[in-house]
Amino acid sequence: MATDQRQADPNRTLELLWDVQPAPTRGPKPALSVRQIVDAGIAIADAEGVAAVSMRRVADELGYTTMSLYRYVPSKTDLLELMVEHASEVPEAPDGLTGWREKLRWWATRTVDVYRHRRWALDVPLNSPPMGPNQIKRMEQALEALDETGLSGGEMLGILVALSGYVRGHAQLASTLADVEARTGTPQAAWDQAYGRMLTTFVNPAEHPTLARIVTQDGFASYAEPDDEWLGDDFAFGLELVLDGIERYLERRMSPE
Amino acid sequence: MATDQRQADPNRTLELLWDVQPAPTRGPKPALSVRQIVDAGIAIADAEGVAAVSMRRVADELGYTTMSLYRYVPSKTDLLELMVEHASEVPEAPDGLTGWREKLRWWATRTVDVYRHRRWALDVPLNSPPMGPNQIKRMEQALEALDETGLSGGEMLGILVALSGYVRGHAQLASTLADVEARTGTPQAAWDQAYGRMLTTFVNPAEHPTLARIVTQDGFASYAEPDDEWLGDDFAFGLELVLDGIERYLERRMSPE
DNA sequence: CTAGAACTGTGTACAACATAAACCAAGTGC
DNA sequence: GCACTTGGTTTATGTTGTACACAGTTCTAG
Repeated sequence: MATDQRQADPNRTLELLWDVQPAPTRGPKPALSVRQIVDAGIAIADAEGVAAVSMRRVADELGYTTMSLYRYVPSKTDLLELMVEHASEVPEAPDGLTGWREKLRWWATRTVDVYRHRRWALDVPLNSPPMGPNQIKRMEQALEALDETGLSGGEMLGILVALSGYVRGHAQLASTLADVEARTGTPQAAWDQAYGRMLTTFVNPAEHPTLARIVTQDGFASYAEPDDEWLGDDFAFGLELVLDGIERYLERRMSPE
Repeated sequence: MATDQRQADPNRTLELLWDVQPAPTRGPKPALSVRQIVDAGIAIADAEGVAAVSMRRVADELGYTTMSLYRYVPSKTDLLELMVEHASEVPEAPDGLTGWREKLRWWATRTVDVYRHRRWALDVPLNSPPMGPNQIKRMEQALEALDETGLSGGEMLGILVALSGYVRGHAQLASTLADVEARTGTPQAAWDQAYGRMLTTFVNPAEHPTLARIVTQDGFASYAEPDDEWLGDDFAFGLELVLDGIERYLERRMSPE
């Protein structure tokens, strides 16, 4: 990647994310647009992962030279950020949801759905705080869900960070387990076999009593061979844990001292 | 990075992680060792982040040629995985801990401590399931903490994944917020200013009522300018939420129908 | 004891990468 | 129409991971 990026310009990045370009009047008409470039990048990432997205590749896809992209986007880092922003469109919350818990469940599930459909989004290195319209809208939705609880802004943000953390972290772990083959170029079967051999070879009851017991009881099977649901049930399981935790916090907080 | 890695060899990676080399008898004595190489890589990452770790750089640090490293390590991907494994040493659990909750709290805090001291570990792309001795030992510790609850192996694993997800996700968000400057090369102040301007410009009460209210109430301050504690309090807050969730799950699970 | 096999470190080479700089043509405002 | 701004291209630079061939070293089989 050569030098990557010497310096970032937050203001320029924000302009791009929120699509408020100064709209130049002078020079020749632009043949491309930021949107086209971002969409091309997304298409490549959807098909072949984010590693396949290079400036050259995007430009080729559009039929222009590599350097032409730099007239629209300051750096590859910004392009990736724009891709994530555009890829994670936020659906409007349906009307039927009642109560913070139902709303947050919906929110978390929608959020993890983005990662499910655009797994590459998790591979884009996170360099700056969430700044794009969709990211902000997503925050707003979660906060709206919590609004009815009467908590302070700080408390609501704390809960949001905790929940986001869970969602992102779980998605990342799940994605890693599910996509070993795509990530390493080595067949899933080879990984499974190696992993199994590792477990039986190194996980002896002396040093790892609990793990060893679980392994022999075969409770590990569903993790060693993740199903097509991308650990969907597992995500829901953990989500309810977190929601339960929030509920208990509310009970304690609201109950008379 | 040219081609990065065409194919990974899980078995070779496992051999390296668990340090079970076939120990060759024939050729010249090796002047280097895997351990030295990994340590050199860790030193660089500690000082300048994982982006500064290149094969050339590591070799230079050791006084050898780039290609000599490939006699010890099959690829840079493996080197990074070894670095993470070695960097995340697992302390023995202290004796004083009583009850699963206290143990899990200790566990989660120790785990996030690793990320706190080696922030680069979060930047290493996660390509394979946890396989190294330290990763496994960490799993074992968490499972041991849960052992007393009498849950099934599957349930314990579900809880482990949820908790790990929270820990990793939160650490990643916190690290992003705390290290913008190091990551982008742009001063923290410039980011704060840009972010603040974004909030006031685009977050209008019409579209983002809740967020707008919180921003004007200044509940955002602590997030816009993360303190030295690396959102420590915030991590603890979310952790208790998750632990509460687990507790409630246990109560429900164990109570007579 | 000697021939070859196994192994180490090095040098060279290559393809891919992000991006800087100079350039010309296209369009606008004065 | 002239200066200035802008868009797309060309060319060039420095870095990256790693394939490959080679020369020297150490052990082992005969």
